[in-house]
Amino acid sequence: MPELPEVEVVRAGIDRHVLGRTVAQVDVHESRSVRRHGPGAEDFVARVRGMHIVSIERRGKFMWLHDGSQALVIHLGMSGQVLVNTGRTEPGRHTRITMKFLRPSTTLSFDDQRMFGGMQVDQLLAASDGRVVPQCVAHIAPDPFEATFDMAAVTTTIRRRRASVKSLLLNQEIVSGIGNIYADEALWRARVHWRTPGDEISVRKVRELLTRAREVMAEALAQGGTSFDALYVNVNGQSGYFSRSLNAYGQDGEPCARCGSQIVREPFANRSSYRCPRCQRGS
DNA sequence: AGGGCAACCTGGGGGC
DNA sequence: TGCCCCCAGGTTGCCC
Repeated sequence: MPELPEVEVVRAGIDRHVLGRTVAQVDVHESRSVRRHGPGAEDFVARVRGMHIVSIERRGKFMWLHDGSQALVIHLGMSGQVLVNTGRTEPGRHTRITMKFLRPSTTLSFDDQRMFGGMQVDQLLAASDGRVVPQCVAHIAPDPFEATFDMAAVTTTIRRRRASVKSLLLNQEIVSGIGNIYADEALWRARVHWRTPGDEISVRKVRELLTRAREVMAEALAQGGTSFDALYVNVNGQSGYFSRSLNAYGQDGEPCARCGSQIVREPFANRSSYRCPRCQRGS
């Protein structure tokens, strides 16, 4: 469940089940899922066991459980899930890490087919915007829902760059939380061609793009996120409903909801971009 | 400095 | 049936 709305659905689910509780047991079934934890899997387990969770926070697609002095950072990558009380007696095929809480008994299961995601324990420090975040998240820019999100500064940054506006929207060091789906949806709503260089877009249009990105992610969050299959689910294993509201992403061959032209799919950085060839011209 | 691209992974689907 | 190629909601690091 990888973009901001899907990660927020998971964050809220974890919050509901483990806020204020203490980790009783941790098991790492696949050490590659903690490869970003420098000191290794044993150290990871030793640090997480006994953690008392005082908050569960998020910036962009990163989330972390906070105990007042250190953070357990979770990134879902392309295929990560956090499931609460699966009822399984044995780890599932893609279960990489499990965490147990007692009285009442609660199990968090981290499942991740492709293993681009993972966990690490990290120290907390003040990021450039003043917010206290894990060290490994310090380079990630505020997302559009944060109080420190600076629309004017982000607009200036985008308009100084020569790269395609889509790669800039996906650059988590400029604005975080936006991925391939919501970049295409924001571009469709703002009627901008994904390949337009950042420095060729007006201030007004860049601001509209960022506003649309925030808007579409808020709508998706209200629908429980976007799920195309069982890979993207909330902590109870349920899918979100926003896929039925998509206007561009994955809609190649379908009529544009605005003008009726067929949405096209175009190669972009080893993946795909979708746009309306009529509404989103330019470049 | 900034932009492009391969690498990291597994598995599902389509074509032959 | 099987195999091979393509595709997938992300991030990082290396090369130019």
